[in-house]
Amino acid sequence: MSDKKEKKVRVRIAPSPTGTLHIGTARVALFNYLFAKQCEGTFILRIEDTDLERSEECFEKNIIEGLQWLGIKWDEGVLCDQEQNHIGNYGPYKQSERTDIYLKHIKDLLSKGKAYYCFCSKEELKTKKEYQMSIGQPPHYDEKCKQLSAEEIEKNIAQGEPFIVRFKTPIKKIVFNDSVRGKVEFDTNLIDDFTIAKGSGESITPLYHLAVVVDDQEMEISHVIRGEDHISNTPKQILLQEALEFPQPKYAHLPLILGPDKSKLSKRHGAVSISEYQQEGYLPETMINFMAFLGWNPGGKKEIYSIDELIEEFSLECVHKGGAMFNIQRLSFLNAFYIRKKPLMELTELCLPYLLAAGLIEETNEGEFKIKETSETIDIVWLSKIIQAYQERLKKLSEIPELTDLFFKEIEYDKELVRWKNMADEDIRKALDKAESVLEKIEAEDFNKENLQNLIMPEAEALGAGDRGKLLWPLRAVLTGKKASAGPFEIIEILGKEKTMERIEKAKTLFK
RNA sequence: GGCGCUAUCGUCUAAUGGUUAGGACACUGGGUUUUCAUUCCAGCAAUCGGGGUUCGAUUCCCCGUAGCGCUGCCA
Repeated sequence: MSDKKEKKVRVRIAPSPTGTLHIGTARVALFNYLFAKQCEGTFILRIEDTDLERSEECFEKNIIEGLQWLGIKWDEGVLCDQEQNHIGNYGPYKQSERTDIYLKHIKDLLSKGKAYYCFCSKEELKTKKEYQMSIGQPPHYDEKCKQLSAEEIEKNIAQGEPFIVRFKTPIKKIVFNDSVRGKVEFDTNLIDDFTIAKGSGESITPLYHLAVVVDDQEMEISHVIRGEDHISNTPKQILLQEALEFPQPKYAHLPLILGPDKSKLSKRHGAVSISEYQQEGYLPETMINFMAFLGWNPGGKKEIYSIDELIEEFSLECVHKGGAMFNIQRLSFLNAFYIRKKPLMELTELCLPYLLAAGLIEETNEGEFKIKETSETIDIVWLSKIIQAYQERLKKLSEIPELTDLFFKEIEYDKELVRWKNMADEDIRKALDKAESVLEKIEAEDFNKENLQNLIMPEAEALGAGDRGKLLWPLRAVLTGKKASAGPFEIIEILGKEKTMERIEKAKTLFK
């Protein structure tokens, strides 16, 4: 860990706001964050919106909110706040607001003859490329504009010809030491004179490679930790650093998250946005724990880690080289685990929005809640009892309405649902009568789980002659209208005497 | 096509120059349970192929093979 002491660690996540926060981006952010926190370094959020065409403010917002939701906090960078658009002294942290900085370096390269204007049209380049491919050659820019005279360039620019700026790629061998992969080598004669800016007339906007290299330098980034898909971009960026006489940051390329077909996880594989998982009702701690273990493992058998424990344990040395498949079943398992561990009141609060959205309950003006169908006012303690009854069954929060709707509205069910094994109608009727008569004798205020269990169980035992299901199944079925639910005693307690009796009474009409 | 990267159960992974190659998810069977879920017990299942180095290789080296990534006036 010598390098952690030598130089202050400064790392960044640099998403482009051309889409919602992708789980892969979030994971890269997490790894950067963990690394920074562990080294007591600085974690920076920079927005790479050089592509104005595709960048949108709503995506920027989504990214920021997603990271905040996950609990990945940045020390410097872009803010959502209207008063203040960033924190830190290296700003602005949005590339679209840094054009002057890039311009200086582009001009520098141009004047030193390390870059040149190119006026080839997109169509022209495309045709040439297609031709090269068709004869089995690697596509390569023919460097046509490299020879343009100063007069020609000036004339073209004056006429408003759109142009791009190309970097004059020197032929050499680039070797860098990647913290996860070791030595990586590239021969630059396979690299085109790649583009570093585009523009027309006086306006020039930087393109990715230039912007990254300049920003990383300006922001004094010590370690570039990013996805493996950037490995082949690295030699280009090193070339640029050399041309601009910038120091080279340390590189670490993380393995990719893979879809079920082993290709890079993308939209066609299903949900990839952090916000989608948030909406589905996955907890942030689930996502953090899950993402951390995709391509990283501290060794040993412990697999449940909080973000703080991850900060303790994290090391780039333990990052894997191979890609890791996104396994929704494991995510689901972790989520169920964290839901079970969640303090009840917190979980209740988390479930509230889902109940509201499903139209089962609504908020009153006084900040209280009522059942939508009956307008009965309800309190949070009552709601928490419902949540408690389903806590261990819940895999994700969005399941809560369908699981618990029986408490908020009239239930409907098929007569056959009530039948336990091959019980005859007559026997079902007897079971319901029995349940009713037992419950009848219990005072409404004594309708609690323990009491109910103590009084009903012996009856169930007796009536079924060992098969308690003869009483318990029909009872639970008529109260819930569902094949699967929480146990009958919890249900009865939550429903209360009145509603319980009502439902049994109604059910009896089916079994005359 | 070119360049680069990678390779342990189905999946996420642990470990080691000598182990019955370990754990977790999933799956299967069973116990508890009215149902579902929880929980407990058990089971299934892996070192890509070929050469070396070595007494011994899954581990180190080379070559294949396969997969993925990149090959944009996107990032």
